[in-house]
Amino acid sequence: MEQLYAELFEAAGVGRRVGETIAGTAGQTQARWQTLWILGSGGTLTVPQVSRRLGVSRQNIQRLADQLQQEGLVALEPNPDHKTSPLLALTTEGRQALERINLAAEASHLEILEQFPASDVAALRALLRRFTAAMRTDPLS
Amino acid sequence: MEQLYAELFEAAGVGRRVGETIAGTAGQTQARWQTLWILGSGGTLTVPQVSRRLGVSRQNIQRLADQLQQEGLVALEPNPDHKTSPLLALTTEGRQALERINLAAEASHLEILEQFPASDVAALRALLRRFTAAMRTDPLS
DNA sequence: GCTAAATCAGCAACGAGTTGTCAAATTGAC
DNA sequence: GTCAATTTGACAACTCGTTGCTGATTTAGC
Repeated sequence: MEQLYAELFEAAGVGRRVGETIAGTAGQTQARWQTLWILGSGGTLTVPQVSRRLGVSRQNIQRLADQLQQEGLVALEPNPDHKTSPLLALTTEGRQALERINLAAEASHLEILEQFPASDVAALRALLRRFTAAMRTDPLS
Repeated sequence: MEQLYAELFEAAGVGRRVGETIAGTAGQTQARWQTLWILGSGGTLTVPQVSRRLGVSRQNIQRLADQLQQEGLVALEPNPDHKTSPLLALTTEGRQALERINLAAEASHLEILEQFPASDVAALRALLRRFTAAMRTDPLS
């Protein structure tokens, strides 16, 4: 069981590094990529909305959004529903950066799928979901 | 594929929290537990040796070791092989703390195994190892 | 032995994420 | 409408982990 945890953390670590490298092809980081991704697929959202979708703290996304805005990848739009909580929207530049990252990600996925076929992906996903559910019912957690 | 990554990170996150909670039963953290565990099973080691076994940076372990020493869970022993790199050894108090954590961990493992049987653990481990290997051969990483 | 390369401790800086607090804005119950 | 509860932005402090650098120590080639 300990080995399962060790291998889980190792896989997550390697995966994080792969993501960091992919994002790096467009001069971005894993965390910025995730934010761009959410905005690209979910339209315009406020900072708290993004943080809830990503399951991280509001302040963390606030900081990332400030950086992305300074770099010109994200623009603030007035929010008709909230006077002081603007909507985040991808700029043209931001959309292009996301596009570049997505291309690199696609290449990486195809590479990995050559050695780890789609059927294994499905099996691994199913086991991960069940393991996560089992951990969640542990009263200790 | 994106979903596989999402589920992998989610599982690792939940696992980390479970470990944090287990370590918390003895007033420790996940990271401190890992260090205690290495020292408990590997005898006396230097800081760089621990960091290599855990796959983290030396400075990180240095800081943890300093804290554990201040709390009296770890003691520094002179290293016959190296004048300025002392060996870390568990104190009686440290061994007791590790024992308490291990008991809580064992209880958690049994709980989880009720819903996620040993055969699934083996299957998940095998898939994780193969997926990690596939990610590692990705030239992007 | 002696010298070059690797390893080590200590320090600083940084990254990414967390929690906590406070005042302003929004929402909802009545 | 009013007022309490929630949400939000801004700011600060903190954790845990990283990299980078420097000087001392050890190791290995010769």
